[in-house]
Amino acid sequence: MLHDPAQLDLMFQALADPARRQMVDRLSRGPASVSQLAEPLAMSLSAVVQHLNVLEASGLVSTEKLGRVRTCRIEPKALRAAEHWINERRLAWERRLDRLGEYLAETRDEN
Amino acid sequence: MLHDPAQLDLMFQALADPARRQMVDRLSRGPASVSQLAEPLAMSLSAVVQHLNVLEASGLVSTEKLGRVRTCRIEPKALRAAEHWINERRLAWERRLDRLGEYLAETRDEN
DNA sequence: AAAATAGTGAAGTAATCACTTCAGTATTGT
DNA sequence: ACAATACTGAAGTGATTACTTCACTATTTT
Repeated sequence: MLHDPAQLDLMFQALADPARRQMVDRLSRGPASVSQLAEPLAMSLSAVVQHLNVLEASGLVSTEKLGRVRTCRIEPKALRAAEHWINERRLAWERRLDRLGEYLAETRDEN
Repeated sequence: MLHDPAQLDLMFQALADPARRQMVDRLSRGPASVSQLAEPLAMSLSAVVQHLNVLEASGLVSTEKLGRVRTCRIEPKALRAAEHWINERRLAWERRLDRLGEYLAETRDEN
């Protein structure tokens, strides 16, 4: 469910915005309320809530409301899925380079 | 130069589009010309060139023109920078959880 | 030399984005 | 009960995005 392309799409889209990455960064140091997330950002609370909704829809962040405060936390599984996508492509490339290197070494021996 | 926030911004922005991720995926299997990149995509060549320019500006892809064909390849260093950003945040979170676990284990012993 | 191939560049367009403001609803502290 | 806090939601706006088409330039191939 985490590797389905639609979810991946939402995740990368969510990470594309600097304000949202800053929020993820903040949350990586521990849970925070909406106002705490908003505090270092130069924008209205409303804007922050909108960003938060994008993050939550992407699965990167989950929230829980107790009384009047909504506590947000990072969802490491989702983070790992994005990481994994990039990693796989990079590895594919590097494996290819390795094979090419071997091939070149072999054909050099044949001279 | 790869970790500067502006470059990171361009990279995540570039990865946010499904067509561009498909192009990166294709390139992870080996270099390709613009037309080869375009082939599986349901859009005009012009659109593909525009996506390619975004990828190149982000540093994720580099290109080289020989004669009339432009050959594109993945830039694993850039890919790694994006990977790294995500990884750091996830690790920060997981380290935090570990410390919390230790703390809980300790205070349990004190009962 | 002519035709086919490979890509480029500019202009236009519809949709989406990242905000804003403002008005509203719970919840909590005094 | 009243005020302050912590959000929430809707509507609007200007900028950016992801395309399109069309006209064009180089480079090969025949």
